[in-house]
Amino acid sequence: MQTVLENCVLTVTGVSHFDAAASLFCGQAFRWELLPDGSFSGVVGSARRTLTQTGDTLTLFPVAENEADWFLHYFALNDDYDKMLCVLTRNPVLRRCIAAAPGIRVLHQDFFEVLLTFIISQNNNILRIRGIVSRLCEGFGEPLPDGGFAFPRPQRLAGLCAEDLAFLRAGWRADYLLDAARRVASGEVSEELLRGLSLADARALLQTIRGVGPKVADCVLLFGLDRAEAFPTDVWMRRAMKTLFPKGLPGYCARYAGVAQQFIFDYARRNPHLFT
DNA sequence: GACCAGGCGTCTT
DNA sequence: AAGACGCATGGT
Repeated sequence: MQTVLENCVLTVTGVSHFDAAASLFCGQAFRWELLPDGSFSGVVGSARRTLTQTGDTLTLFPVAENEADWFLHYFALNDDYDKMLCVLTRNPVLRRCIAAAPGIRVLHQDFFEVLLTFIISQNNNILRIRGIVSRLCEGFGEPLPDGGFAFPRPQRLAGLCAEDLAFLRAGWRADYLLDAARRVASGEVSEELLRGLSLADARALLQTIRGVGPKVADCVLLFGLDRAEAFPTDVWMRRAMKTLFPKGLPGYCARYAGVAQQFIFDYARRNPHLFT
């Protein structure tokens, strides 16, 4: 893999095990969209970026001088999927799941954004999640030069009340969003704190936030804190696990449990008839 | 209308 | 510890 940053265009060649559409739309991120020309547009950090994938080459624009490494990390391009997939495909069932949903990488997104978007995701569907997230950003995010909006900062949301969030049409989740914002704004819960804790302790701390249970906590750990060993379950996952792995995941998969989960989940979503 | 959507808090046993 | 239920909203 080779990377070049020139004229604010980051070009990465020799990329493998990465399918942009699969990774951006499989339900881990909610702010990317497909453009008519086949490229992808999404707000990451403080700017709207355009991602293009052609063959084994990715281009991303705009990228500042000091952002190149950061984006390799965001798209999980530094993670060794050769090795990870080698381990995971030792299991024949998991191998089938990976073959059915190739190219998914678990992105490394912003902690607070993941926390809020997955609170919104509870008992909800992806289309509506995207709508609520979009309104949240338009309502409280910093406007960007290109017309987009940054994801709101916790401090911006912490002082609001439920009525202020009514336009989101997020239902009962509005109260949960406010509690999450306040707890992060106050420093009671922080990325630094969570990174220093064991998986179990980090889970417990996250679950002290109202509206954060086992599922949301593990999603935050996996998608927002690089904890690949977190294993976020949900209705589809429980169904899929029961059918595919009645005795649980093989032990050697535990290290990449969260990554395995993405493949199993996508497999289950693509083959619903197998799990009804 | 009924039922569901990548749950969680609360109230029962 | 485990199960039932409601929660707000929008789509089939």
